[in-house]
Amino acid sequence: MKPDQKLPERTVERLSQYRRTLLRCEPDKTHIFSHELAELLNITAVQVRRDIMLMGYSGQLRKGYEINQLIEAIGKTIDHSTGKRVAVVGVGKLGRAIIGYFSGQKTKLSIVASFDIDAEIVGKEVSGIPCYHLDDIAEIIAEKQIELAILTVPQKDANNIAERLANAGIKGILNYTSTSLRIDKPVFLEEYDMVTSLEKLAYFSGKL
Amino acid sequence: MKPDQKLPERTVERLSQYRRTLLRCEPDKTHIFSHELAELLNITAVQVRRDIMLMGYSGQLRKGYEINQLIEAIGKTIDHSTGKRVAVVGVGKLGRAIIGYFSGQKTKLSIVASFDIDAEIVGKEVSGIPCYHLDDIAEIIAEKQIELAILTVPQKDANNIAERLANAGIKGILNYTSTSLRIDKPVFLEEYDMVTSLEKLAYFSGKL
DNA sequence: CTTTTGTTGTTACAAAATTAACAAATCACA
DNA sequence: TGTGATTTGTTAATTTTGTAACAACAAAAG
Repeated sequence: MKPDQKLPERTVERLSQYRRTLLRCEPDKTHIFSHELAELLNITAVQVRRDIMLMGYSGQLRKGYEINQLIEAIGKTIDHSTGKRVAVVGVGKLGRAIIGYFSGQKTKLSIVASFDIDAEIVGKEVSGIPCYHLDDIAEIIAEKQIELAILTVPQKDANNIAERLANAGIKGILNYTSTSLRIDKPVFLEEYDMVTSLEKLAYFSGKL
Repeated sequence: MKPDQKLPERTVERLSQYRRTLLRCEPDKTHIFSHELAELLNITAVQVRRDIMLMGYSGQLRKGYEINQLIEAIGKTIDHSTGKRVAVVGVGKLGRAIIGYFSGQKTKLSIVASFDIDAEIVGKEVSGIPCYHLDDIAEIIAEKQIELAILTVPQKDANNIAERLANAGIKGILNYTSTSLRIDKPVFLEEYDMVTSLEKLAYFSGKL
């Protein structure tokens, strides 16, 4: 494990996928070859081996990778040792769907709070996660030591709220609103827009 | 416009974002500079100019790009002339959220049908979109000339249903389940997994 | 009219990501 | 023991993506 050295973005993404795929393997299967894992993910065996190499882990020649060890190695590489806490900001349809989706996932990341301004929701729980008022956001984030946020608020409020998150000490924001955030503080941003994905799909499916 | 020549993936993604951003500009603003658009999207002016160049469109020296023309040029480049029809397959929480989200978006792509097996939903409408039984999928896709699908079914059914979609003539699938699809037919696949995004966020926000 | 400033379009360069190539090692088996 | 078949780990080559540099030109200023 090469410690405090940044892995390429794509490699980190794939490592996460490898782990998820490995966790789903039959329990009596103990080893896996690079080409098997590759096939499950529609990529090449070389890429699998290279990613695993970058992480500093080694398999066994002609036996492949020991699945449980590999899962553990990925965890040591991409997870923070203590796990990280996440907030969902904006409990509309999408926010709720995300909270529900995560509750079924096995990961070191845990959603521990949600925020909204709708009196109908504030004070209640959504899929077991408490919902607080947006006004208390700084306080709750500090108290619960939340480091990451998933942003699913209406587009017009997005940047404003993102800045409040940054000021409250949030280190990374996964932005599902369709505006690009601009924040002066050093926050890692990951933006995703469904419309863009679908338009891309339309373009390339036409060229295929 | 260089016609049947494929643009780079990233360029297509950004063109989609440019358009969305342009559509949101003040109506009295007629022109925009590359550096303005760049700033709105957190990227560089060079990249904006280069993307627009690849598309074959030209702005005016010292005046920037005429906003409406640019929007139109992007449409000519990335949209299919007639627009394309989309189905949402799997009307759980996420499927519903997506249908709702799209109904507010201005795009050439329109969601015209959804599919599920739950008798509670089949036959009804979700945000104005009719929901059909999965068994009728081939028929409805042909009838409504649907080309794209958004897949939000339970993970275990994903690949199975994806193959049915491919057989029914679907040309592109946007896959929100956490399995990689493997299909032998020539279908353009775009996969997205929230857990991966969040794990990536956790990793890089820690290194920042 | 001339100079300065600002902006585009494009080519050349750099960085990131993927793919290919292959040596080294292990196992199976004659 | 030796040969062939596999599979890993790593370096090298290629492709894709992003950045920088700069000529060309329009507008503004003097």
